[in-house]
Amino acid sequence: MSENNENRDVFDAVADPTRRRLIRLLSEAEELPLHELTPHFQMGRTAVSKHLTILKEAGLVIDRKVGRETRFRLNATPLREIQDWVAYYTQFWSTNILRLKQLLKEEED
Amino acid sequence: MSENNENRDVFDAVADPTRRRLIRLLSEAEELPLHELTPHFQMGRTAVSKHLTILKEAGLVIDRKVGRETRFRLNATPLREIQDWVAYYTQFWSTNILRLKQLLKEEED
DNA sequence: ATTATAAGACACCATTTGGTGTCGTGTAAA
DNA sequence: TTTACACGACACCAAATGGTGTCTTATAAT
Repeated sequence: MSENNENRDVFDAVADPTRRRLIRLLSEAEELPLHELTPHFQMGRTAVSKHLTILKEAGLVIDRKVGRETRFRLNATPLREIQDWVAYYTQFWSTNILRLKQLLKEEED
Repeated sequence: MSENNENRDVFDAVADPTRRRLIRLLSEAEELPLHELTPHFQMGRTAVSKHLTILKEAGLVIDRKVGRETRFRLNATPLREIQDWVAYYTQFWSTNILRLKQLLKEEED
């Protein structure tokens, strides 16, 4: 028991704008407790907590208990999967095609 | 009327694994009609069509009618938003921190 | 002219999602 | 030692999601 449900898809975790804002907030501070994150949003504490749980399941957030509060910290490394994924498609961007055309042109000279 | 619903969040469009597979398939071919995409999946034609509609709403796919078939083509440019977003967080990756430490060490010498 | 194919448009359904409120418990403060 | 706070754990709910099947129309093939 006491297993971490780390089976959440990173793409899925990041799809929600609230969760992206949470990631941003956590990137700007070392560590933040739930009650300091909550007032940044219009929703209640429970909802924010749920979003943090999803981020935890994706490995994007680590939490530790300090006294009566739970402090959350960003772990950005799983985002590498997204970067790797998107990197493949940069070859299909028009700007890159333009850059490629330039390279080919330079090669002609 | 006849407006394109291009108001779909790219992160949301890309969150679904089926849609990511569609993007991949379309990246490997110039242009594909629905009935050639469908057999790659276990679901029915209607479901695949719906996923393509969502990709269209996100601007990731362009379709044109040729005879009785609708051919789909990838437009990767909206993925730039994702790359820009993820690029910001690369600074928080441990590997990058290691690289930074190396740079600082080199500066000491 | 008839038949088969491609796909849009619906109606429909189960499950997931994203929010709410409340209760109970551990910890800190008065 | 009493009171206030932080938060997890539920139970609950409306709306969105991801699939299905059927009907219709336009086009292609026989």
